[in-house]
Formats: sequence, structure tokens, C-alpha cells
Amino acid sequence: MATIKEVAKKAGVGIATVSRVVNKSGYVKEETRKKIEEVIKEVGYKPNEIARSMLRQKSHLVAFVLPNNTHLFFGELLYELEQILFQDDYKVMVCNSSEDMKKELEFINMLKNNRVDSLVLLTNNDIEDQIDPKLPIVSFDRRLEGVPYVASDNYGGGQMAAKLLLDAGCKKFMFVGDDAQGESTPIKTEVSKRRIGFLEYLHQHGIEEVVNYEYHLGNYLIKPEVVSDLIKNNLDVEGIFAISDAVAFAIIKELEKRGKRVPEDVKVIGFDGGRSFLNSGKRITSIGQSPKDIAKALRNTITNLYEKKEASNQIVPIYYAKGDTL
Amino acid sequence: MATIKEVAKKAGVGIATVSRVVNKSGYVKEETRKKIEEVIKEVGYKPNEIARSMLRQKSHLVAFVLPNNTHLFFGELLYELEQILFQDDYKVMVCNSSEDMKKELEFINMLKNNRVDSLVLLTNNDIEDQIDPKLPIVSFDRRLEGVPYVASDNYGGGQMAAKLLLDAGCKKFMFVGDDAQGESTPIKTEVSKRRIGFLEYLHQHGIEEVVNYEYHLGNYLIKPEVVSDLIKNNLDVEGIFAISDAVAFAIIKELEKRGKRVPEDVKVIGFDGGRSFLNSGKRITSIGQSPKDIAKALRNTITNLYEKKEASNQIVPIYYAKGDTL
DNA sequence: TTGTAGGCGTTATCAA
DNA sequence: TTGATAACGCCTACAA
Repeated sequence: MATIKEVAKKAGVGIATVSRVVNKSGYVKEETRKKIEEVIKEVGYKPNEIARSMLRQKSHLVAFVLPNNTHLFFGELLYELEQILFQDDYKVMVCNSSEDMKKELEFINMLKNNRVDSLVLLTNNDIEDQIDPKLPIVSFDRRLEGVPYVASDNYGGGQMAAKLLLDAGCKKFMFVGDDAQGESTPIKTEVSKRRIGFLEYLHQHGIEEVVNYEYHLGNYLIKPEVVSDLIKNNLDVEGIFAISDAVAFAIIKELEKRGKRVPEDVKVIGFDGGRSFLNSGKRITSIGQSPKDIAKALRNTITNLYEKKEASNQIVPIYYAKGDTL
Repeated sequence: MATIKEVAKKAGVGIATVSRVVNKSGYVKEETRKKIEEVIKEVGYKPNEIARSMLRQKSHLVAFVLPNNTHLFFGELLYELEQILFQDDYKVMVCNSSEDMKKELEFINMLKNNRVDSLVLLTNNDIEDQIDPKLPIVSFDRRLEGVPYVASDNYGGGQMAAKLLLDAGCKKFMFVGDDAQGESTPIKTEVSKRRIGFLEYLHQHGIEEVVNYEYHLGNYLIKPEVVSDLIKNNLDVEGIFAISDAVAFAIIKELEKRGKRVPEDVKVIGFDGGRSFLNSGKRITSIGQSPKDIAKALRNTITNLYEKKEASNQIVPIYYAKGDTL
């Protein structure tokens, strides 16, 4: 790779002049510019971004630490984030933690060394006290002391689900989720607010008794046996809100296996937007999160953090994704 | 961020000594080492990887240019590649081109500037003559003049599909794919070999007449009308090989809509491994590609390219992914 | 309008 | 055993 020095020598000028041409800064005689541009084209010179990074103390790199980019919603988020940051000339490093906290910390460390401009963190681990709030971290769907965050309007989504089921005439309700609120871990992700919004809305509308099923967090999967038992023991439920489309899907399958019709006998609402299960025949009615809007919010938060040195949190609106299960 | 200089000053030594401690190179008196290590911990010093990159002329960065990381198979490949390169301390930059050739070229350019150690390219565009073979590029499922490549054994996969359908007793066959061999574009991706392997195997076994349907490439999607017409006009076909699970899925749905039973009346084989359609009720029988093995092959090719300065191509074995449609 | 020189944070070489 | 010092490639005062 040609360097600025070689270009300068070949053009018979000083490196500063070449730099001026490359960066279109300062005055350069037209003739000199022409000459230099010729040489640049000839040798295929491109400024070395690493050297620039060092000088500017800015790498134009953003890291995205997430559990797994093959999870559809996370993948979408990665995609949109990359797309939007591309416009600002940022590159995105993917960092799959596979939910492993040790790996998350390793990433955070590596990134510190790499002087990444910003790190977007998506984690469910008990990592809070290991994070230095001075690092340029932005968290998604999770509040961490001193770290700016972006989250979907999970609470509003829970309320919306409750309202929809209520308006559809349901009398008996159930929530199913793995947000692990409470006992097993001290973690409280923003996702828990789906449950809270749902329950509170129902309470406010006179519904006291709601089946609230909470299973252990892990890989975003729910075990078939668990679903089976759950449905078997609650065959009188008419409206179900599941914490994700994946859980909703599992529930619907089980309901149908037991002879219940969806949505005639039981109505089911998922969360994420229903895009994951387009192949399942039935489109899941869902509370949608927009990866694109979230990506935009993340971009803004990153920019704020970097340019204005101030934290700014953002709640991204959710939307009603009509499907066939309500 | 503390620098080596600050550490040196604080420890009352020269920077070279600190460097020796950090890199465990050269001799350092035990006492000095202790002192320096203390200071390092105290100020939280981490060597700046950017400065190191500049000196070493190596960035420890690999870029993966692909159409879209939300496409399941590509997402899996990204995931596995990231996992495997993580072991070697490489970071992976995602570069979604959205099939846009201009963007692909922009990425390649950016990466040149960023002195990325290697770039994995996955493209279906007519990009061949715009690529400088001197760049550290590794191509997946596509041969480009002078560029080392990794590909699945697409030809073998086509043969395997043919054998399976033949062994299952099918008499009349069809291939459906968007590999766009021929007319509309000069591109010939490795994926075309699925078709070729399939057809050649059948010919070799005395089957002359095979319905060979080729639709236009674009977004890896097949239009419902196209599938509908296709099936309507070929209701006597008994064995179908689709270029991807997505196409296979569309075909199966259409077949069932028209009262054909799968696999009783018509047998269908897809390509990719059937993982994308686990929710569709029926598991698609498929020729599987292993993202993990491909990632390993890519890693090896990258390493070869970098360390031995020589190109080495690799064909990754496919496997039989048994499902319900054969 | 142009060139020289200093510095970004490291590592490696060479004296001391 | 240790410490200056010269790179790595670039940008930006400051001088000329």
C-alpha cells in the first residue's frame, strides 16, 4: 500500500501538500493539485485509517455485543444498526456472547483496548457492577447504573396487549414469560415491563386474577413440557399474552394439539412483530418492535454520548402487528 | 485512557521497560516488574491496539461482506465465523450490502483504507473485474479470478438429491432454482452446481427428461404466482429438488394447496439443512451445509492467505438432512 | 502556496 | 537490565 510519503516524493512535493489535497483543506495551487491527484490515482493511494484513528483518537468503530445474531430480532437489529451507521461512515463489529457473561466482559475489555468509539450492549447477565460507566457504552433493553439506554416501550406494549385482549372479550387471562423477575436472579431487564404493563392494565380494569407464569430464562427457549403442562392446567384461559413470538408460537401449537381453536376459543398475543413465524401458517398477532427505529435511537444515543458527552435515554414506540391469533 | 508513557513515569522507569513487562519480552528485574505491574493495575492501563496495529501493519480485523445477515444461513455463517475468529483474537466487521454492488465496492474500498487483514466476500453481482486480486479477499460460494474461495460441495449436493429421489422411486423430476445460469447475467456462482450435479446424475442414470425451471434471481425469494404456475403445469412430477429450503417450502405449500400429499405423492428436497423452516410443521428434507465447517474453512483460507501468502481453495462437504418431505 | 517538524501510542533496536 | 530513539502513516501548526 502506497503511503502519503511515496505520493509526495513521486509528485515532487511535501507530504503536507498531499495531505491538503486528500483532505481538501487549505490552499493548493490548481496545477499542484492536478499533479498530486494524478499520482494518487496512479499508485492507488488511500489514506491509512489506522494512522488517522490514532491521530484523531477516534476509530469510527462501533461494537455490538449481543447474545446471538441468528436470533431473528437481534439479527434485524444488527442489520439496521449497521445500515444506519454506514451512513455516518461507522463500521460495526459483531460480538456474539452466546449469553456467556465471561465473554461479554472479554469483549468489553477488548473493545477498551481497541478504542472502539462506542459499544452497544445487549445482555441479560448480572454484569452491572463490572461495568465502568465511564466507558462509551449504550445499553439496549436494560438499565445499568450510569449507562445510557435505549429500550422499546415494553410497558406500553404490555398495556396494549391487555387492552386488545380485553376489547376482544376475554375474561380469563394468562401471561407467560421468561423475564425472570425476582427470585432466581437480581436482573431486571426492561423486558419485564411487558409483564408489568399487562398486569397493571388488567388490574386497573377490574381484573384481579391473572395466571402469571414465569419460567427460567435461558436461550430464549421454552421447553415443550413446560408449555404442555401450562396449557393442560389452564384450559379455561381465554386470552394469553406471551413475552415473545417464540413463546406465543409454542403455546398456539400446544393449544391446537389439545383441540382449542385459536383465536376462536383462545386469543394469543406475542411480542416482537410476528415476523419470525411467517412460515407457521398462522400469523401471530403481536406487539411489534421496530428494529429500524431502535437502531436510529441507538445511533442518536451514541452520537450524543460521543459529541455532547451526555447520556440520553430513549424509549422507542411499539406498534400493533395484526395477525390471525386474535 | 492511560498510556504507556504515564505508566512509565509513575513507575519511575522508561517506556521500554513497561513494554517489556506488558509483552513479557526481554529481561526485567523482578522488583521492577512488580512495581510496574502495580502501576498498570492502579491506572488500568491497556495497550492501545490501534497503535499496535500501526506498528505491526496488522489490524486483527476481518470484514464479512454479505447480502444480509438476517437471512438465516448467512446469519449462521456470520455467527460461526465470528466465534471461530474470536479464538484467534480477530474481530469481525459485518458489512451488509443488501445485494447492492455499489455498496459492495464501497465496502471493499473502505476496507482497503482500514487495512483490514482479510475480507470475506459473499456476492452474486457481476463484480469480478472490479476486484483487485492482490487484496486479501476470500470468496464464498463464488469463483472470482485470482481470488481464493471456499464453497460447499454444491455439485455433490445436487448429485445426492438426485440419488435420493431416484432411490425413493420417483420417475419424473423437476429442478427449481434462481441461480440465473445463463441469459440474464454472466454470473455463475457455485450455487449453480446444485443444478448441474442434479441433472448430470439423473442423465447418467438414464433419465433424459427433467423439468428445469429457472426463475430470476433476486432477494432469494420466489414469487407465489411463479410457484403456483409451475406446480399447475407440472402436476405429474414426482420428485422435486429446490435450490434452497425457502423455495422448497413455497413449493410444498403450493402442492398441498392443490391436493398433493408430500411426500406420498410428491417428494421434495431443499438445500441448506432445513433449519429455517422448523416452524412450518413439516420438516423439509434437505441437503445440509454446515455453517461451522464453512467458517472453519474460511478461517484456514484466511490464515493461509495471510501467513503463507498463497491462495488455497476449499470445498466443504454437505450432508443429508433427513426431514418429512421425502 | 508550500514544506518541516512534532506528536498520536507502540515496539524493536542499540547503547549504556 | 535498562532507557533513548527511530519507526509505523497521518494531520496540523508554524515557518518560509
